[in-house]
Amino acid sequence: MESHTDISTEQAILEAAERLFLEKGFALTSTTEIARVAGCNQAMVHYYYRTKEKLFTSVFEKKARMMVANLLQADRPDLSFEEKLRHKIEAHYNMLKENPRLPFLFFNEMITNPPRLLALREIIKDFPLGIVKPMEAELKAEIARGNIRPVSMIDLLMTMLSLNVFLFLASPIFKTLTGISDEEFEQMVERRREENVTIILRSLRPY
Amino acid sequence: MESHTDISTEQAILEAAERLFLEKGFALTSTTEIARVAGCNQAMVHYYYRTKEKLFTSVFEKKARMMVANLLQADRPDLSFEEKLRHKIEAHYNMLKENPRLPFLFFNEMITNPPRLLALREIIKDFPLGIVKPMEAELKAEIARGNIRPVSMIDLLMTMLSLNVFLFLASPIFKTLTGISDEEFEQMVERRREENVTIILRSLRPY
DNA sequence: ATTATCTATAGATCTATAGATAATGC
DNA sequence: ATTATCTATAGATCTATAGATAATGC
Repeated sequence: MESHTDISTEQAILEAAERLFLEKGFALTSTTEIARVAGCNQAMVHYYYRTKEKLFTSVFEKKARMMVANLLQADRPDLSFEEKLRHKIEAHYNMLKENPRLPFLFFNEMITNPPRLLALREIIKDFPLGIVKPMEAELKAEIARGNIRPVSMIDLLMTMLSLNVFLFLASPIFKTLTGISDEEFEQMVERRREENVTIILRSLRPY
Repeated sequence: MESHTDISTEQAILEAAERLFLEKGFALTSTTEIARVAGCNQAMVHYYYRTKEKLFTSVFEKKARMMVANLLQADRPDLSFEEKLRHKIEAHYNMLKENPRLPFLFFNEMITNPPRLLALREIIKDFPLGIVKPMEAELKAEIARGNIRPVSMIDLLMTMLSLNVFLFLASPIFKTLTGISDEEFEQMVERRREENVTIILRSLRPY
């Protein structure tokens, strides 16, 4: 086969795997099914990626890096703390909107397969110093100035993650249980970006 | 075998199943493992519950009913809207604290097995009329009075669920990635109850 | 020669059941 | 007699690999 097609098959397998893993998680996706979606033989999946585990890892780590990169985005130094925070929340939310199944993949796999948590730990190792520490310093300064009520960085982060991530995690359940239409849900997704910013900024106001 | 032991085996299987399903979800729990934990033969699991699916359903629906009952708890009519809301948030949070793996079970299974969503739909069918409608009326009245900024019931509910549920869903990931100790996490769980109430009540203040 | 692809299958699950044996309640 | 328990196994996966065959690049 010409090398064009070679790359294509390898790529097709990766893309099929990404789609299926995001859809159903690791355990419920078989290499047979990945092959079927990729339009090749099941043996080819193992030829290119050796094991299902390795294939999963290449999908997973790519996504993890993308996610961390999003959170690590440098913010404009000319903005106020409040505006920086708004930008972080919105950037995070937008990333989730583009990758709505990502939270499911993370939660499903990391809860059912603890060893994979350790792999992720390696990827996000520069996260605390890259974003948490600098922001924590700014947060403390704002609190000292009386612009913000006393709150820990970890609580602020947890609040942001809760509000932003939960909607996307819950969306299949939410849609089915409420019987909401796709358009209505889309409107809700659009609305919640600003709602989450509002909630967080209001929660920080001094007493 | 005397009937005392009979009940005991049937019960032991149910308890083992509950523990394992909560821990690892449906797909990763085998009837062989359930039998091992219950201290009986694998055939016994099928003798009492016929299929793994039926066994799962009895665990799942019990939990679902418990959860719905918690949310439907009547609130004291003598309290103000704000106080009622505080009570709802805290009661929901306390239920999650007592059943920290419950969100995982729900999300994992409902996302990977959509048909099960329909079973849940039946269980929560009186939920909209039982809690959402009455509370929505009160919410609208408060907004009309100018005590609360304009916000929809669905958004308020989503905010509460996000803040309360996410912490427990994320706890295994959070613990591993931050390296936080069990005691520290326990403190965080204790702290977030009030934090969530504060965030929600502040988010409702009029402009 | 090397790389890509296919067929076929070994070996490891796992669920569900058939059929034998043991215990219990009448 | 009936109910509970066990052993053994059929049948259905599914992953990974061995070995044959076809295509490609030199």
